[in-house]
Order: sequence, then C-alpha cells, then structure tokens
Amino acid sequence: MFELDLRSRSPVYEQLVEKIKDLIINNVLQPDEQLPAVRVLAGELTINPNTIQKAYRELEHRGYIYSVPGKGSFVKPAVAGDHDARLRALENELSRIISEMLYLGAYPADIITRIQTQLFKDKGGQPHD
Amino acid sequence: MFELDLRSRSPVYEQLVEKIKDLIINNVLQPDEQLPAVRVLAGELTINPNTIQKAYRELEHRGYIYSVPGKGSFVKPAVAGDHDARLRALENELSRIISEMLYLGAYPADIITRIQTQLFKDKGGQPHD
Amino acid sequence: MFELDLRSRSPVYEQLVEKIKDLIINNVLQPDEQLPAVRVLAGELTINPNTIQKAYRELEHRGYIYSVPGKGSFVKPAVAGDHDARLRALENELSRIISEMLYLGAYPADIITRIQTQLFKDKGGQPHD
Amino acid sequence: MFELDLRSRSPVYEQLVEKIKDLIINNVLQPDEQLPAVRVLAGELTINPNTIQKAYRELEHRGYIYSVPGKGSFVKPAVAGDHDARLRALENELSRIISEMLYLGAYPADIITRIQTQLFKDKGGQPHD
DNA sequence: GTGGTCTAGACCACG
DNA sequence: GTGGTCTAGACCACA
Repeated sequence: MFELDLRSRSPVYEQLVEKIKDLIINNVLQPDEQLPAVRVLAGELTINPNTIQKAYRELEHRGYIYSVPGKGSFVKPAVAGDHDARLRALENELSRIISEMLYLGAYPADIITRIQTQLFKDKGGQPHD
Repeated sequence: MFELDLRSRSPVYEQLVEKIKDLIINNVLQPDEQLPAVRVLAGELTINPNTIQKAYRELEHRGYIYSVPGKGSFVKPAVAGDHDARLRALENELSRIISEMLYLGAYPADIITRIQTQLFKDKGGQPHD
Repeated sequence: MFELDLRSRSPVYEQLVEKIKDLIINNVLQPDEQLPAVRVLAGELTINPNTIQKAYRELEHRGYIYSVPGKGSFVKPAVAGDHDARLRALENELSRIISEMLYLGAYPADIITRIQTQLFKDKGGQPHD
Repeated sequence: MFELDLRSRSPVYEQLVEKIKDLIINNVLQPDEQLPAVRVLAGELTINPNTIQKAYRELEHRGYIYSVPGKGSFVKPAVAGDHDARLRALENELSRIISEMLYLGAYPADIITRIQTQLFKDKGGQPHD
C-alpha cells in the first residue's frame, strides 16, 4: 500500500500522513471509506501501532479523516469552506514553487500546459471502470 | 535583511536557507554577489554563527551558492540543465498542491488565472540590467 | 425523535444520555412521563438495545429518570435541593466557560445580554405548576 | 502545581490539557511564559513524559501554547478572531448549562448576579502585587 | 476487534 | 537540556 523511507529526515508518522492524504485527495480512498485498522496497517508496514495511531490522529486534526473508537477510522468527506486557511497556505506554496521553477529555467508555456492538463484530467474524475 | 521567527517549530537554520533561497530566486541577490559574512549576519540577526554556517553549508549543498575558502560565500549563477532533478521534484510538488486545492474545492479557472498572473508578473518583473 | 451521530467520537450511549437529558430539561418529556421502551427505541434508532440500556442506567444514576421493573422507565420530577452537588458543578462550569470566553476576546456586555435573553425566554417557558 | 486524578474516567493527558488551559485563561501563566519542561513536569507529577508531551501537543493544536524543539514550550498570546469557532462552541455550552441550572431550580437573579460578579472581577485583571 | 491511553526506555536534532 | 520520534508491550472502553 505504501512505501516508507525509514531513513528519511521526515518522521515516519509524517510520511504516513502525507501518503494517506494523497490517497484521499486523489480519490483512491473514497469518502466514508474505512481506513486499514491501526494494528493491521502496523503489521503490514512492520512499524509500531502507536506510530500509525499518531498519523491517524494527525490526519483527524487536519480534517481529512475521522476516527470512531471501537469502530474504526474513516475518510471524512470534504466540506467546502472548511479548509479556507489551508487553501490560502497552498496558494502561497504554489507561488513559491512557480517562482523557483522560473528561476531554474522552466518555460512559462510548459508550466501552463502542464497545469491545464492536470486540471482537465482531475475535472473529469476517475469513474474507475 | 531577514525576519526570523524564533517561535516557529521549523529550525532557525532551515528558515535561513529558505529566506536566502528566496532572495536568490527573486534576484535580490545577484549571481556571483557576495553573501554577508557569517559573523556579520550572526551579529545582525543575534543568533549563533554556527547556525549561519549550517545554513550556508546547506545552500551550497543544494547548489544555490558556492564558497571560496578565505574569501566568503557567493551566489551561484543558475545553469540550465543543472537543476533537472530539482525541477522534476518541483513539478511533482506542483501536481500535489493542485490536486489538494481541487480536493478542497478551489475552482480550476481561479487556479489558472492566479498562475498566469504570476507568470506574466515574474516574466516582466526585473529588467534590471 | 433523536438524531445520533454515529461518526462522533463520543460514545453513542453518551449522546443518548445528553439528548434525553435535554428533552427532560426542556420539558419535552414531562415529569413521570414514560420513556420509550428499550427495544422500541433501539428499533427506531437502529442501534443495539444494550446501548439504550446503558444510557437509561446512566440517566437513572444521575437522577433524571427512575425505572420500575416490569413497567418501564419514567422521568423523575426534579426536587429542589436534590441536585445541590450537580448545581455546584454547573456553577463551576459556568465560571470556567465565562473565563475562557473573556480570554478569547468576548465582550462582557455581549455575554450578559445573551444570558439575560435566555433567562427571560426560559422563565416564561414552562409555568408548569 | 496540579492535582491529577489517576482514577478518573477522563484521560490523564486530557486533565492536564484542562488544568494548563485554566492556568493560561486565568493569567496564572502569562503570554510567552515558558511552561515546565516535559521531563520536569513528568517528574513532579510522577507520570510518563510521553503523557505530558501528548498534553502539550494537544494544547498546541488548540492554539493555547507553542513548542519550539530544543528550546521549550511557551504560552501563546491570544489573538482576537483566532478562536471564533471555539467561541461559538462555548456559547452553546453556556446555553446548555443555564438551561440545566434553571431546570434544577436555580434562581435567574442568582445566576445573573454570579456572572456579573465574575465579569467585573476578571475585567479588573490581577495586578499581582 | 476497534481506537485510545499509558508506561518504560532508547535515540535524535537543535541551539 | 530541550522537544520530538519510535518501539514494545499492557490495559481499557465501546459496539
């Protein structure tokens, strides 16, 4: 399911947060779908259950999942307007990245093309046959 | 010159790296321009010289500056093709961010507009020589 | 009758206790009125009867209802002086909440206004004896 | 400094969060004041450092403190408008509590008096001579 | 069986 | 010396 880099500078639980967030964002994990149980995922990744739980709790704090004790952890449906602060932060990141790409010699036309492609692809959704 | 947030959870040296990188990217620091001496900058920011050292070492490692022993540190001119790996990483980041913005409910048209504005602005931005 | 949030982290039985207590406090359920039978309520809410049982037991323990074996559960009429400990606890909670509201920047005048409005509204509400 | 109830239903770390929040709200802990080090507090309370850290992290998530790795944890100055959601939640709690106090026989006049007293007291601040 | 809490103890990065 | 991460392992409440 994942590939973790145990030697990375970024903590394992943080990597987990990012990986799972990506799966949610890209609709691999659907709203209200159940995430793997803490112990199960810990077993598969051969890391400590506490580390998984820390990641899940962080995802919950950030509004991407919800956990119900005794039942499991689930993907939280995105609510428009609920992540305004996060959106503003992402806009800043976007600007920073584009500045750096330009500095490193990327062509504006290429950047635009690349982005438009992605916007259309994501627009259509993935009605996974 | 800078404003550091000593309250931030991100390490001071890391903040320094980002700030200086931004100055370079935005051409505030010109190619081959000399960076402030470690001790001078440490004095101005009232932080430990070792922290500055670490930031400079990191910037050198990332290819944004070069050091001449006994003379100082200088901005490394960007060479096309020299940063391909970095560019690919940035493209990935870009994709990730756009996916997340879409997931959080941002409108594709708004994203495109925002990016085009920046591309034009940065293009025409610094006709400084 | 109720709306339970099965996604909430607070246990279902705890939500039940709060909802029923609210109905009693706001006189939707009158003194000595019979509560729905455990199995009936379980059927309506499509949850386990044991969970209803636990909620009823908790409400009895807290002095809001009484159970007659073989007949059912009933709303216990509030007796002045019977809930002194509970009242003191509520006063403490009240103080704590107001302190926090002030700390977070709420205006004292607004707080007073809000409370007076509620006191008058509730005062006129249930002239039931 | 604190009194913890290890036998309480509410988790130790949650009790810690509440106690410390109270100290901050009541200005016993001043803005930017350093909190006891994780290990120190753990020693004093004879509980595990991880439990303290969990409480500190929770307080950070809730916006009451900030932690700087390598330096310590500090009280975060309250910023108006930063806690709007929290304020709304507190208003609801307030209403709920007053409803219950009325149900249990409290006199509206007493409630108002009690609250006004607190509002004036807190207004004056405590210029800890 | 689920998430959650807590402990004991090791190790790391930062300044 | 500080906060932070991670592990191993025990125990609990909920449904």
